[in-house]
Amino acid sequence: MTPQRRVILDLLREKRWHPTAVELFRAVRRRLPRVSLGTVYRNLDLLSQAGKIGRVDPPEGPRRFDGFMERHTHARCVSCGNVEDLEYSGPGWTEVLRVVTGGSETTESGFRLTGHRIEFEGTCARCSLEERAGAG
Amino acid sequence: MTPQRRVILDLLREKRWHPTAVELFRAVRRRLPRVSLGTVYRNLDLLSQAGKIGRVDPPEGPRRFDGFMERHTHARCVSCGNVEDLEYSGPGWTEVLRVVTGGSETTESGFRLTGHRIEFEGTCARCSLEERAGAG
DNA sequence: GTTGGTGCAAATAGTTTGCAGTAGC
DNA sequence: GCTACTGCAAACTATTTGCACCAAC
Repeated sequence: MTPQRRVILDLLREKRWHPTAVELFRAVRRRLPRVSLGTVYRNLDLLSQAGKIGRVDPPEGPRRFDGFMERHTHARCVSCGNVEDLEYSGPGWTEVLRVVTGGSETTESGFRLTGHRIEFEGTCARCSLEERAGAG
Repeated sequence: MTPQRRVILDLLREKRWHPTAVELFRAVRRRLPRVSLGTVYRNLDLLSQAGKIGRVDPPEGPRRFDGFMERHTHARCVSCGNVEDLEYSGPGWTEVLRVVTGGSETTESGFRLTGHRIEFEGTCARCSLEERAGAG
């Protein structure tokens, strides 16, 4: 646990915020003026791999596009990144949450909820096969 | 509707796939060899603004980090990009879907579901205020 | 002849990586 | 003297943008 890593972790835990790497970099630099952005990225990576911090919404890779507009859901393969459609189009999560929050669309903090984004993760058929082939 | 835009739309609708801009660019180039990547991006943007195509998982901006590891959910402000925590930690969507798929963890196509990612969208208190101030 | 669209290339944003130097055991 | 880590800068990936040209009305 180097001083740099310590400061990063402390800052992330001091309050509930969700800084970007660059925002965090600026905050760290106030305490350790010679820190570099690369170090911040490296430590964020190490810390999240160690399960000490979380990342908001980590779908990686480029954006993907979809020619079909009927309501459906996506499943992204964590191995190859490809996206498949899922048939499910039941009640949306926003509706579920609205029930949970007593029918309100606004949270205590004044955040007005208008939608949600959901994506499933897993391993596609092809990658499942390859995994099995590779393992044994 | 230029030839380029036509080909992009056709390709996206020919089958259920979810190409990246670059994958699509390669496919378009097979039909229109002189097309440029910039044109593909511009048309993808126009088509999705027109509601003719969809985008998979479009949270924009840089990745954000989180120092708190208790189970919770995030709400992202579509105006300023900031992320807030939501108290909700009810049944996960994976569990819901598992019920929907009859308890199975694998879809018909052989996709093995292992998790999900969910994020709420809306407007935070500060941006709601500013909107109202700007409008009135 | 103006409008919107294009190809090309350069710019931008976010992130990762190569490298030489360093702090702590 | 290893080892893990650092600062710095360059590289890389995905996307956007400036610009001169072009096609259609």
